[in-house]
Amino acid sequence: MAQGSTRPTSRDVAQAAGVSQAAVSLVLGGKWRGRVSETTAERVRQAARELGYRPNLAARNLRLGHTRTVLLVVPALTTEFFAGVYTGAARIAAQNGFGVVLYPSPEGIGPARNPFASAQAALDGVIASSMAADALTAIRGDQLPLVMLDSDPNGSLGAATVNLDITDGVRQVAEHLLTLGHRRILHLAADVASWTFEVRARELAARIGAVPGTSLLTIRAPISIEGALTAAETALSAKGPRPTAIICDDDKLAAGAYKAVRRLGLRIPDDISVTGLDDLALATAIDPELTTVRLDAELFGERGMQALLAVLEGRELEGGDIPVQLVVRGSTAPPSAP
Amino acid sequence: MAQGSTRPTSRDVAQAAGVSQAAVSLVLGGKWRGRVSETTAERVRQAARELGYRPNLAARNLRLGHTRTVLLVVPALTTEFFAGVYTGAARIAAQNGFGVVLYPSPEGIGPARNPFASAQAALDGVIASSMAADALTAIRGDQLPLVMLDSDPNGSLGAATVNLDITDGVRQVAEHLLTLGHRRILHLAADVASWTFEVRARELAARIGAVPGTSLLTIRAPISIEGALTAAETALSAKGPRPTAIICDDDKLAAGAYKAVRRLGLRIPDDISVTGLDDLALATAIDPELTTVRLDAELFGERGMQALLAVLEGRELEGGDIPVQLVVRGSTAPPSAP
DNA sequence: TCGGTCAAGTGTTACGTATAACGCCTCCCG
DNA sequence: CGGGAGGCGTTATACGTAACACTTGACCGA
Repeated sequence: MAQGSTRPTSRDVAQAAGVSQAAVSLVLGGKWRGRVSETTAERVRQAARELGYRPNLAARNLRLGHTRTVLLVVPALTTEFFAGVYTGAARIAAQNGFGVVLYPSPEGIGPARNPFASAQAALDGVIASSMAADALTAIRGDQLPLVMLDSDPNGSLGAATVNLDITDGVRQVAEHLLTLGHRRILHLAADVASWTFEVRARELAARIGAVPGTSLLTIRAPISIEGALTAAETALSAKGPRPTAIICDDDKLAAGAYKAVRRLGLRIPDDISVTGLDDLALATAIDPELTTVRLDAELFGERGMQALLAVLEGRELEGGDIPVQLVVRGSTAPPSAP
Repeated sequence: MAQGSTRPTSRDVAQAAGVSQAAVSLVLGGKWRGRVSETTAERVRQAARELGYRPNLAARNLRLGHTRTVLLVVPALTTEFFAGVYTGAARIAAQNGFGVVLYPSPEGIGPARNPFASAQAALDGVIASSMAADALTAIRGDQLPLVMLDSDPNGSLGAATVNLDITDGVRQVAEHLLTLGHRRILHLAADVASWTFEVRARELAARIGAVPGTSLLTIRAPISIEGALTAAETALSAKGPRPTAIICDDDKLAAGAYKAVRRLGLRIPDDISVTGLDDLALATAIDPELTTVRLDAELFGERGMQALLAVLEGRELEGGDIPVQLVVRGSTAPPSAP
């Protein structure tokens, strides 16, 4: 905790102030009304300040039986999306006297089997995003209060869930493209087994399939610019009528699609329309700016933390899905005449 | 810690295995060689498994006097750079049985005055990046072992520092552009008071200024695509001879510069060359791909954590600056004839 | 036979905090 | 003038763990 020379304890403060350790705890804990006089209280605070006293969290946690610390499990930090989720969660946490410890789940960090292996902190609860089922049961086995982000409400082993309304976002994208007149559509899907991506595919099939005369081709790519580039290039080079629009599972894939389109000597949106999903900074950095679905990552994190607080306090409060909004920019236009 | 029904303690395990609590601690702590027989040890492990025992970290921390948890203070998570730093630090930490708690320093998270206010975890040390001096003294006041990232080695109040060799990166950029023949250069600088940005400006002035017949104009912009766009657009629209190259303090600013150049009807690199610094995913997403300086964020985080471990163990080990590498892509070319 | 060594444990304590339970003094009211 | 009621504290205890000091019995060499 401290180094060499030990840190002052509440007992040291007590001695300096000429009171008992209990009085120090009372005063510094803010529960001294009617128990300790104001003058004594001030003397204690003064002594604490002079000694540079900071309470030993480990001791407090042990005594209290909780830590006011929660774990946030995210798949990766390679886009700013989960950084936003963290920020939102941490903000609400801080407002309620909680801290948030981050655990990026995939390979790269030690024995990734179980988040708790490398999260040293003692925890009061867990917010987990996009977990595989086995990792999920591992967490559940720990009996900690759990909130799942963007997960199947029915398949989450009874954990509380907080979801973005991805279904509605995908619906907006589909309607937008259909209204523009697109009929041959390529779905550039994330090659990740996760509920949130399954939802995209399902809704897309439903919406596009409902319109007579449409075709929907789905290809999968790892979530990276390079991966999307090669996948999209192959799909677009195939013989047969070329799709007039590409719907991407997220903005990063869309950036890859941009490069594929450009490499084939085509132009966006004149020859092909492209859409994304996330609305990262990337979406406005590329040219033309990307038509995409804005997800409010921070709000997502806030709602996740609020849900966990509700669980911790025994409340059963539950809001609906978080609304998302299509943002139309320059990457979509009516298809050129055939 | 746990919820309602209390979690099993080492004493429960002891009772189930028919041994003393001390024996459980010995066995599970891995220090039972020659103290407990193998058969008994196995019985203890079995009991622990059946009860689902996990040690109470708060109690352990209290007993041991340390937490094997460190705090990583970063300015923001809006780019993947500091995500990389975190990942690297967390990897080395995990390998040494440590955990890392993240604290994004600026506004947005509760009472941001002091990192410890919202980082609930009890800490063994701190790795801090780009701190203002006042926050730094606040941390130092806590007497915790401290490592500074990308900070003035002389101004860090005696804390250990780990730095990227930004000076060399900027030198490479300058040499590259000068060799291509550029003489009128615009420096799009980050509007942030931080040592790492001061270094950029200083080195640039030295390198460009050393060549006769060159001009260097510096303008400042907040680190965002929008901010860079307006700043660059203003600078490029000014009367007088237009710069033939823009050196940006980081990739995000470069993305803004791209938009400004394009908005003025100019082309990259034909009319104007642009360089960045960071080599984010963004650098290859934009068109043309950005000539920039690759910073190895994960290595940076690893070295930071290694330095902190050294401090914690009393070693005084210290490597040199971390090398960086210019990556030449399509955004730079010789200036067109005047 | 006997002191000594070693394996295989057990009993006890301390870490620093928060709080329940208790004590004392003074003041006020019947 | 007696006693109940605050006001102002203190004493004692427990949280779960790790580690130190100690005990017990078995074995062994001289």
